[in-house]
Order: sequence, then structure tokens, then C-alpha cells
Amino acid sequence: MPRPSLKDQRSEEILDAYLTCVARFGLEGATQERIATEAGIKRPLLRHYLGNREQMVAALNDHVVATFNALTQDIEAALAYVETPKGMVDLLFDADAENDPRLLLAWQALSATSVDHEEMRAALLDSLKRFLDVLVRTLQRLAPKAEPETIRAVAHGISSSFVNLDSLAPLSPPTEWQQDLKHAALLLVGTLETAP
Amino acid sequence: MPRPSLKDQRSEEILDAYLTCVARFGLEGATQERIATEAGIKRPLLRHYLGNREQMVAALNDHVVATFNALTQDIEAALAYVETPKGMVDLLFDADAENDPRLLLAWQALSATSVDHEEMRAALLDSLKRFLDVLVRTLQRLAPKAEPETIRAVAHGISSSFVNLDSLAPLSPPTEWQQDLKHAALLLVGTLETAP
DNA sequence: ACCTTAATTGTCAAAAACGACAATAAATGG
DNA sequence: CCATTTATTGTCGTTTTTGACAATTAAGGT
Repeated sequence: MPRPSLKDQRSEEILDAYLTCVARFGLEGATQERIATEAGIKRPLLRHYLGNREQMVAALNDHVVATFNALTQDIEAALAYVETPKGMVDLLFDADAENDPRLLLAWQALSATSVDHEEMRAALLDSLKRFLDVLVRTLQRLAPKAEPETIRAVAHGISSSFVNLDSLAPLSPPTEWQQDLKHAALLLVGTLETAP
Repeated sequence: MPRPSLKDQRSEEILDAYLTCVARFGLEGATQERIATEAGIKRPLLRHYLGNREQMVAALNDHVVATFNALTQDIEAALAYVETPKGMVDLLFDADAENDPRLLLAWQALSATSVDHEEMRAALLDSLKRFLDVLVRTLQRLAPKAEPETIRAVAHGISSSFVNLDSLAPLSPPTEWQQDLKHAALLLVGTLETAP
């Protein structure tokens, strides 16, 4: 048997470096040189692992979508043990504290340029739908009496605050904003409890 | 006297084309070729009007910040005639309906790469602060009894939904999401009325 | 030790992008 | 009509980025 391939494992590391560059310089600003430097390798290795540019972008999109979906599933699993809307917000905004913003920044960079690539666009949109679905289902469980439309609105509002938390990170905003956004999410879920 | 200069007027048009490209391809994806094509001119004209790349980026940042600040002032002026929190949300999310998403998309693209350029970063952050300030002051006027911290939270929540509205546009999301986000904003301002 | 395949690097050519300058056309006041 | 300044385009050389291939090194099984 020949030498075993570390391609999958290595590809993950390189995709992570790619993710870093896209979050920092945007999709087209993430040159192969920058990615290679970030990954600590030589440029031709990128080709060896991820192929040409088009294939690289597709791989990154898959990676970002898969990571985001995995995050969604982790959150869903954790939310199963939550019994109150407040606990839900705590979980989301504490989990995000230890969550590096690169993922959502890259997600946004990809979605901004996904107009041309239908497949990418669909996958990105689907990943967000999954996230929203988890929020909606959890809210339905925690506030069964609430109107479905209200639950959808709350889920979207929480999602917006959740996303903004990361997308504002490059501006190094005042630290209070983080609490303000969490507070907003708390206010939103609070509207479900008092519903008739 | 020599031929009169149309530089200011023309620069605005070109900056608008620049804005379009940045919203679509990101900051580093907005090549001079694409901008020139979008503006219907030849590439060397870009240099004539906006200078080299570094100067172009600075000019775009100024333009985006100025436009965003102008939008903020317009909203502030319109909000002066609003008497209810619901009216405020109506105004914001109706004004945004006729508001093309390019501005906020470019704003985000700039902010994502502003880590290196301190001046840009400060201006972008300041423009967002102004917007939030307008929301806070309006909410203070419409709900004088509400806690300052709650008002800040509501303002941030509304801002998040407002921004998300545009940043999701490239994914062509379901049209209901637009109403869901507005609904979330309504729920947020609703928490101010019932405050003791 | 040998063979097979992966990992890694070197290198080159083509294309894209940029910066800079020259040259031409156009318009306005005198 | 002339002079002056702007608007516009053409074009060159350089740098950056990419695609592609060859060559070398390394690792594991037999």
C-alpha cells in the first residue's frame, strides 16, 4: 500500500487559512499568495489540495456552509436542554462569545458575490434557513401559546443581532454594544411570554 | 477663463459605479476595469478623477460614509414628525424599501477590510454611531419613561434588522423575511410602551 | 531495499491589473 | 481665432496573480 493520504485533514487546515483571508480581505482579496502564507505553505500546494481558483471557491463555500450547519446543529443540541427563552438567549450569545467572527464574515463575503453562482447562493440561503428553523422550533417549544408569525419575527430579530455581533467585529466597536445586542434579543423573547 | 471643471459632478457618478462594483464583488474585486465598464468610461479616466487605487479607496470610503450620514440625517428629519414608535418603524422599513442595498453592502465590505486603515475604520464606526444616536434620541422622545439601557438595546436591535434587510438581498431571500424583520422591530419598540 | 503514491517545492508562461505618461478632442473666455 | 484648461483616449512597462507542469522529497507497505 502506498503512502496514506492526509488530504482531507490537510485540506481542512488550508480551508481554515482560506477562511481567515476571506474574512479579512474579501473573496477576491484572498489571493493564493496570502492563503499560502497564512497556511504556512507554498502556493503550488494550494492547487494540489484545492485545485484551481474556481474549485477553491466552491470548496470554501462548501466548508463555510458545512461549518455553519454544524454550528447550527450544535446549537440545536444545546438548546434541547434549555427551558426558558432567557436561557436560549444566554446560550446563543455566550456561545458566540467564544465563536470567532471569521465564519460569519466569510459567509457574508460569499453571499455578497453569490449572485452569479446559483448553487452557492442556494446553499448559503439554505444554511441560514436551517439556523432560523432551529430558533423557530425552540421558540415554539418554549412559548407554545405564541403566534407563529410572532415567533418567526422574534427568530429573525435574534438572528439579526447574532449576525451583527460578528459582522461589526472588524470595527472594534464599544464593548457595550455586545450587551446591547444581547439585551435586544432578550426583549424580543420577552414579548413571547406575555402573549395571550 | 478655461473650460469649467465637471470634476465634482462626474466624480459622483463614477463613485456610484464604484459603489455598485464594491457591493457586488467586494473591495478588492472592484477592479478599475469593472468600475470603468460600469461607469461607461475608459480606465484611465478613473485615474483622472479619483487618482490611484489608494486614493480611490479613500474617496469611496468618504463617499459611503457621507451618503450614509446623509441618509441618517434624512431619517432624523423625517422622524421629527413621527409621534409613535410604530410610526418610527414604519418610516424606517418603508424608507428602506426604496433604498437600494448597495450602500450598506459596500459599507460592510469596507468595514470588513478596515482593520488595516484606522482612519477608515473610525469614520465607518462613527457613521454607525450617528445612526444609532438618531434612533436612541427618537426613542427617548417617544418613550420618555423607558430605561436608557432598554432604549439602547431597542435601537441596536432595530439597527440590526435594518442592516440585515440589505445584507441579505444578494441571496434573494423569501419576501416574507422582509416583513418578519419589520415585525421584529415592531416588537422591540413595543417593549417600550409597556415599561413602567 | 523496493515500489507506489502522496507531499512538497521550483519554475515558467500567460493573463490580469495597475501606474504613469503622452496625445488628442473639446469647451470656454478673451 | 487664440489660449488655456479640462475631458477623454491610447499606450507602454511593471507588478501581481494565476494556471500548469516538472522534479524532488518523504512515507508506508511488502
